[in-house]
Amino acid sequence: MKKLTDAQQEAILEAGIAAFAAQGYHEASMAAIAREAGLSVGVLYKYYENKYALFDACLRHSLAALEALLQEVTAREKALLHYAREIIRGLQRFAREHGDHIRMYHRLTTASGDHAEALARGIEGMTARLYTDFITRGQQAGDLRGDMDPRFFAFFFDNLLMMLQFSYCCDYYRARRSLYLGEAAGEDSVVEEELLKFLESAFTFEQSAISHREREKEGET
Amino acid sequence: MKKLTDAQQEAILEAGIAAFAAQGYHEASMAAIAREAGLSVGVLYKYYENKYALFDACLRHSLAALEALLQEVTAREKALLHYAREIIRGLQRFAREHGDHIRMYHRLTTASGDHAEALARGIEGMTARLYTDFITRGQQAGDLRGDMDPRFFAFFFDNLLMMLQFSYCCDYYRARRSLYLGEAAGEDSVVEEELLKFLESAFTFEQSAISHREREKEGET
Amino acid sequence: MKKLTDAQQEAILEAGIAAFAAQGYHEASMAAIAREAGLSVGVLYKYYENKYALFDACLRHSLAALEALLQEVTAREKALLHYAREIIRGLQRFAREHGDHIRMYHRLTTASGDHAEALARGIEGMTARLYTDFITRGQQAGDLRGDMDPRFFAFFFDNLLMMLQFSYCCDYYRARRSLYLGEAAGEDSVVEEELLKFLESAFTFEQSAISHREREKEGET
Amino acid sequence: MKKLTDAQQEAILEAGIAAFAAQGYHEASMAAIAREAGLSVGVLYKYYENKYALFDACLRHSLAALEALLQEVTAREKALLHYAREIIRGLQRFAREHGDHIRMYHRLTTASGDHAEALARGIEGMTARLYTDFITRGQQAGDLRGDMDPRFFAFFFDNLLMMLQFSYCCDYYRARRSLYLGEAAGEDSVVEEELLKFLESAFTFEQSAISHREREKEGET
DNA sequence: CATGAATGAGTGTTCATTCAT
DNA sequence: CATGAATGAACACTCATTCAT
Repeated sequence: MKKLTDAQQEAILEAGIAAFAAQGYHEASMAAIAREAGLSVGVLYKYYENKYALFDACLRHSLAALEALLQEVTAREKALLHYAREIIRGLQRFAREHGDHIRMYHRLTTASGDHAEALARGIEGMTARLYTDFITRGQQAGDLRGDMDPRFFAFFFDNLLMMLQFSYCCDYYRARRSLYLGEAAGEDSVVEEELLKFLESAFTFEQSAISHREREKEGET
Repeated sequence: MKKLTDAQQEAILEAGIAAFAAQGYHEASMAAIAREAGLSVGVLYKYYENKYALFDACLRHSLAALEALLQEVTAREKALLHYAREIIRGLQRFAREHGDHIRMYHRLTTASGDHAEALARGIEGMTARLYTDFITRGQQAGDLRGDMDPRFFAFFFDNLLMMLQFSYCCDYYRARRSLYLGEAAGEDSVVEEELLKFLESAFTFEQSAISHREREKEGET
Repeated sequence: MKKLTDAQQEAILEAGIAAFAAQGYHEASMAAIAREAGLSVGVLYKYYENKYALFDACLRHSLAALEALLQEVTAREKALLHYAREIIRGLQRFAREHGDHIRMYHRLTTASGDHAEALARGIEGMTARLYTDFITRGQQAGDLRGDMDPRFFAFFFDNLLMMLQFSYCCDYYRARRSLYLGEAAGEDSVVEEELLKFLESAFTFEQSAISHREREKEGET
Repeated sequence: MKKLTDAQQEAILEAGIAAFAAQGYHEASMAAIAREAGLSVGVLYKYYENKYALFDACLRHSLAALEALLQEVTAREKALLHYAREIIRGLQRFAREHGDHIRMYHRLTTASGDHAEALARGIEGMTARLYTDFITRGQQAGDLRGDMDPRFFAFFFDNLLMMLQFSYCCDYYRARRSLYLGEAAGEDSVVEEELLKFLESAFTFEQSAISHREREKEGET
């Protein structure tokens, strides 16, 4: 018997991603993953030391595609709205095509300890830098309001995007979204439009005298 | 052997919440929960028919406190910024005091199927109505921009608040937050300030002529 | 609170007999017996050291009635057929009225070791002596064939009677009886008649002139 | 770790039969069965879905041998006494060699509900037909008395044989037998002889005019 | 003295991991 | 080198027994 073909290796990873996404780490069964991949359990242990090593490999496998998408958009777009729109669309497409991957990322957010930090760094380090830099440049160019901390706004931006993706792929978030949006929840373009509206004004707000004064009063509370 | 005191019953629920939060439903062990609560396994089954019934009770127990908090703020505050500020502060405090509860909610977001829908409805139905109504009233009073769908903005608002809470309690989100915010991540008041800045402009933006035109061009793409 | 009344003590024993009969020793639950008797578990342990002691008491309680019945018939009847008929009728009635008791005896037959021997001695010692003596007397009087060992015939006699009782009370034996007898299984008097026929003269009865003629008539039916 | 050999599979079944026979279904432990068979618990669940499936397999396994024995004798012997003698001997041998099987059958007789009926049908359906047909043929050939219902006599015949087997294998019945038979209990050939005597012509072998007359009087009671 | 809640050992069952083929 | 059967630790859950009230 020969070495596993690339297709078979891919099959293991996709079967793993699907299983980890659907059942979670503990409840996913090595036997089921092997069966789904059309292989035996033994071979999983030939390629991966244990269940966790397979999980890790599934994650890395998945991240590659996502990084490519984001890097590409970042390199291409310069204006915030165009950028945001492209990111939103890209993630919407990714979520539709690779729901299992998003669901697996979501499972990862339940990690804890040092492990969680390593995962976060691996998965979000890139986007954190990407978004923060993008916003900083926008501020320097005078396109974005200057009174905001770019790191915070990058954070809020990513928060909204993560929730968006989850709301496409994870049953809980999907239900939550329907709860908020009703039948409007189904239309990608409407979501895109409203989110852009929300982001645009958040990012480019010109403080009016009135709200400024109000805010100062607030601070005293 | 006397009947369980209220404190012991509370201990079971808190031990359960801690366990479900830390290990997730399946990996949490009834024996460990009993041990943590300083009781025997048997007593868990006297009070709860099975593991799921205990889980359910933990969730309901937790939701009560959270609902009280949100209802109270909603009844008290009328102006968006005051409201948002109080909600943020309330959730920050809740998260600091009841991290396990937030972590448990977070675990729940991995539910799937009909179960997920029921959970979402139970947990978020209230906030969805609360926030949407609040925003609608703000629009009618002319305090908030009228060109937004209140449901979407309530959704984005809650998205930001959920992520905020997770970023206080869940290791992964905490790490992710540090990644974005650096040392600024630690200061509750800074987070509050920046988030309010983000929200205020998002909610009350007066479209500039330029960005308006740009948006129309975007729409054609 | 006062001592248990006689009625309550009886209730415990009858509840125990019903439970042990229906579920067997291990599967019968002390809690269920207590509930059935309208008492608490604790009181069971006040009166009986442990589950087995209760079981033992149930058995002794039950045996008393059965012994009375058999002793009475033995004292009353002298002729084998009259005797057998009365025993059969008595046991049929006992089985109808105290099914639980018969079922409990039946459970006892699964005992093993020294325990089994003690039980058998306690339950069947009396009948063994009764039947053997009766048959011996019958032989001495010349009413019964002399070429048989009275002990064996008493044994076979009791075997048939035990099976008869089980076939009234135990589901398995009841089903088995229907399997053999079809709708005829239901009629007590038919069973009585056929069993007496069998006992009086088994398979190869030496036909008297009369019975021979009877047989020919039978054959035509 | 190779596949279980036939010997190991047999070992599981025999260990199961021994355990179910000795402790009963509920009290028998899967772990103990596995240990007795020299295997792990897991393998039991590879071969049998659950405890009941193993029990069922044990029963079927056991029934096969018994059926073979009875069918063979039935095909071979034509005269009742030869037939009965061979059946008795066959069952004596079977009981000596496979005591656990007999003990397991005996446990089955404690089943209740629909389950009991299914079991009885499965275990005794064959013998019921075998014996009834045999007796019917004997009657038609004029070898057996015609005034008896073949179903009843088959039933009584089987009752005696069941009790015989139990008296070889089940402690309770063994003790009971000693109680009746004393030291004569040990001799298979004596038992065989006496049982045949009983069967061939029971209590009142030579029907006296008196007993005949008595019976007629009895009928009036 | 009766109560019934608490205890915790023991059971059936699952599944990651190993290893003979 | 792939296979998949065997392993056995771990878990949810039950119930005889105890003991504070």
